[in-house]
Amino acid sequence: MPPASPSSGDQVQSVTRALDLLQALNRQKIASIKQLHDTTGLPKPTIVRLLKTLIAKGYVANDPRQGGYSVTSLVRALSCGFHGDPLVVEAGRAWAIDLTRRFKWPAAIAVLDENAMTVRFSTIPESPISPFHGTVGLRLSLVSRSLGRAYLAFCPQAERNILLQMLSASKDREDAAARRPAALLRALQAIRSQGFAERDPGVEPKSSSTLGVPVMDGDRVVATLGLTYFTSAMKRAQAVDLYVPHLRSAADNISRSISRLGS
Amino acid sequence: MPPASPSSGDQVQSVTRALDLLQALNRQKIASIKQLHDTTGLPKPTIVRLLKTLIAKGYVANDPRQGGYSVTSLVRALSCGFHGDPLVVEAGRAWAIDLTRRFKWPAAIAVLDENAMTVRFSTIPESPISPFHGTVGLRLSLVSRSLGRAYLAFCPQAERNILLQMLSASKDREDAAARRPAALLRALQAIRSQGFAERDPGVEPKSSSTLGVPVMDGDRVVATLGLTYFTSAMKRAQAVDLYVPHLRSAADNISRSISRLGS
DNA sequence: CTGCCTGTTTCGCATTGTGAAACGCAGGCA
DNA sequence: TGCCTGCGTTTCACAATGCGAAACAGGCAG
Repeated sequence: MPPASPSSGDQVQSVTRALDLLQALNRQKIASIKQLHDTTGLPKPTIVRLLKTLIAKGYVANDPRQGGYSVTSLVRALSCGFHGDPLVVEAGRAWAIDLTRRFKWPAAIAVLDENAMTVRFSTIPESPISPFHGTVGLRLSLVSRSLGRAYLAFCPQAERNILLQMLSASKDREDAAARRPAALLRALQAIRSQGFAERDPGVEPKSSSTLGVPVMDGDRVVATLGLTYFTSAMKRAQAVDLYVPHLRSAADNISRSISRLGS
Repeated sequence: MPPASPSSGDQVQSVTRALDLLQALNRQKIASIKQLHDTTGLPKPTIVRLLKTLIAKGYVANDPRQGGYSVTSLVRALSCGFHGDPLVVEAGRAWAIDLTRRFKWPAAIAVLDENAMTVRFSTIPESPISPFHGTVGLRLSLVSRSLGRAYLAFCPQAERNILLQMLSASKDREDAAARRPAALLRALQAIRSQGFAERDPGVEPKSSSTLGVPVMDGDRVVATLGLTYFTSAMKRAQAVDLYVPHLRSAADNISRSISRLGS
């Protein structure tokens, strides 16, 4: 009787394992029992039992023509109870517009969607052609883009671990940095201490740069807010000094307007 | 020592319960322990233990300012391993175009997303103004629209139950029919036996109508394919006789092109 | 202060989940 | 053809694991 693993207060073992299985299934899009056994380390009979449960609930299917098991679309349905989202976007819209009015740069608000940040609203100043990929719906890498890194830096550790694990299996070139966790974690630590994110130095083009800050609901990141500026128009240090405080206060305002106990 | 509930082969109790909890949390966007106790019937200490586990894994948060617990955005990440989706849409695109070429009516392919069918591709014949809400991204009610009903009718029962449970909590007027399960289930049974779906008779406007068929991957629905016609241009019976066979064969072709063990 | 209601902790019990081992089956190889 | 290897499945005896009644704690209202 080991005194339980160091940090396992009183959780339910089988549930933890079932969730691990789901995660594993999610990374490998389709997996056999053997593969699951190898990646999770769980004994095969246990895996079978857990899978049976997940299948009975409809979250996993014994995918066609005996290829193996995989996550079903029903798992998607599980996320529709996550709210805050509409509220955040609504409030974010107003403050993004405000930032753009004041500084004449594009601003955007993005939320986590599956394994990337999705832009839910973005502004483009009347000015020239936009350096900002301003399309709503655009998916930004969690590891390389400012809006993604701000999220990763400020989300709870358990979540970060899971996301990184998923991303390291991704083929997306932009997410490749997730495979060098040490460097990435150091970068995230820096972001955390300075309070805002910039894109991964490796990403092109460098003619523009985005500053990203987290939008918190209580102690939880629910979105990230960003402001993009031309690097030719302004030096980095100057931009940071000038814009970051305003970004922070905008993010705070958004937080305030979505807090449930208003007043 | 009850001989276990009638149909529980060998599943893991705690996992089942944990998933029930997630579902409950998903319906009520935010819930206290008491509420969860009332809706799920689980004893409070059990709920606490399960919640602790879910929280440790990051799927649930003790939402801010002590309002209660709720599902986090991380649950969204869990669905990104569900594939088939890109393949289906790709293949669906080709066959939707084909249908439109032949019959000069709009066609569409949709997949489940959270609690509605989302149109992933749709065609609009050059002809007049389209009766079809052809926007990609449009979300169609699972209970009232043809593309939704086709999905509900052919998905596994466990999944149907969960979806209906979620929908009956929805405020969307179109989903209200989910609150009369008896009538709805009868309608779904009919859809199942005839092999295609039509919209809920109550939905306006009636100037056009869509025929929807399921796209299967093995024994699992992965999408639905629809063809919309003007009711003024063609009688229902005639349209059914003429179009349904072609819809079916298009759906079969899509199925074939996504089956993993090609030849 | 008192009563009520909700969340948390405790703790002995047996139900529940566990996993080594044995089995069955299919496909590969000689 | 028969042997073998590798994967999925089933079995079963054991005890660890999860269970939940009951007791406890804290907040809020009257």
